[in-house]
Amino acid sequence: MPRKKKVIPDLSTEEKIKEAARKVFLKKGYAAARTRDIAEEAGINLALLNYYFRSKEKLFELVMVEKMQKLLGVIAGTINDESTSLEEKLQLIASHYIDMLTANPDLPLFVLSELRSGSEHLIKRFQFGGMLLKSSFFKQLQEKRPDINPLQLVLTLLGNLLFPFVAKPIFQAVGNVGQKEFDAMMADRKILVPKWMKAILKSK
Amino acid sequence: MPRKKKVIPDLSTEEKIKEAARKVFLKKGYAAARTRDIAEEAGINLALLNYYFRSKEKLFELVMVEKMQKLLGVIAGTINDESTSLEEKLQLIASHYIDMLTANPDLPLFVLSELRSGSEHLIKRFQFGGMLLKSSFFKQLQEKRPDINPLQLVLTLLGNLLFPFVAKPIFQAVGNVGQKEFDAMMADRKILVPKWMKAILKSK
DNA sequence: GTCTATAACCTGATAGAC
DNA sequence: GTCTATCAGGTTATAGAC
Repeated sequence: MPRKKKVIPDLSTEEKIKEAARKVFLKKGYAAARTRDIAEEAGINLALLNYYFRSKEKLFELVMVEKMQKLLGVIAGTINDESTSLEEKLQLIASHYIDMLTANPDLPLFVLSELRSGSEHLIKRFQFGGMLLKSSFFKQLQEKRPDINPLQLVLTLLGNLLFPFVAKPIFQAVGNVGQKEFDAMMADRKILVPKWMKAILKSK
Repeated sequence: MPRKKKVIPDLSTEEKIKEAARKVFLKKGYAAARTRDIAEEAGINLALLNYYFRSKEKLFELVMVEKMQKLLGVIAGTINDESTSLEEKLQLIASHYIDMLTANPDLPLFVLSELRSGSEHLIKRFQFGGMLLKSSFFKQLQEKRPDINPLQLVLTLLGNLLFPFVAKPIFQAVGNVGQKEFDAMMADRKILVPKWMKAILKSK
């Protein structure tokens, strides 16, 4: 039985370029990123990038769609589980988001700022247009607090989870918070955010 | 007594360019904005832009600093007022932020995404490095809930207020929310957010 | 101050050798 | 598949006339 040729396998050229594109696009955004940066980061030549992917834009859309799925997938996988209670869902969403964002801290700002200008058409690929509104999560929110617009609660929940990462640079400066302290605070939020959401749901 | 020459006075050329720069930079961001766009928007020639402002970057920094002040000024003006209670501060911050952001919906995403890449040095100009931490607001939070890191509460408060505007495009798509409905929801949040913050502060 | 014309540079993409 | 060399087009910035 032949084992893998390399324990740490070299990535294919195509994958090396994609990986470099992820890094450069996420750091600089589409407009500021140069294909030359990506080629250099991948350790290959500029011409090769256009050989594998037709253009800068094609390569970008690949990365963008992937990152949108990553960002929206966290919630999509949880809100329709009929077997979990509202409180369990809150805990799961918080925990999954914080874990994913701690590993990918600049993901939300990337997706949101690219959606602002130029990539609006990509929103349409994600047919959440009802997927959230008809979810089990939504129904449970409405049942618990029929007096509150569930979208307001969703905004608050996601704001609590995503905003610290969106505002990370300014928050670290203003609050005098180092990297380690930031990560510790985010870990605490896995408990804090669901607890606070429950407090909101109980408030008269 | 001579009255003003024009009831609606023409802006000076310099101010016309600045106004155009605000519009174009906020919509597209620094990298994607072209000086030609700004000149055209201002109704003047490209050369004139460089005559008044030395370069694209100088013009950008002018706009960027102005917008950072606008974004941070809302909270700065409130948190050190010794004459208001914690609950009053929460109401004031919420109300002022929602009003300002409803009038300038793409301000926070602009500032935050430009700070991510390339404008980090501008953070230093704002010596909030203690301004928040030593504020009356902070002390009141600590007094009320000594068991909670006040920074966590600030993150939650600002996330509640700013995040809806940061995520506006995707939220409107996913939630099937039109412009009018969005504005109405934000108006509601002037009441909801302080109420929910109070619920959090009371939770055991 | 304001314009036209152009310089100087940069960027995405391709041609063509290997 | 991968490289070097280069093209074509766009961008910021400036020179110089008015």
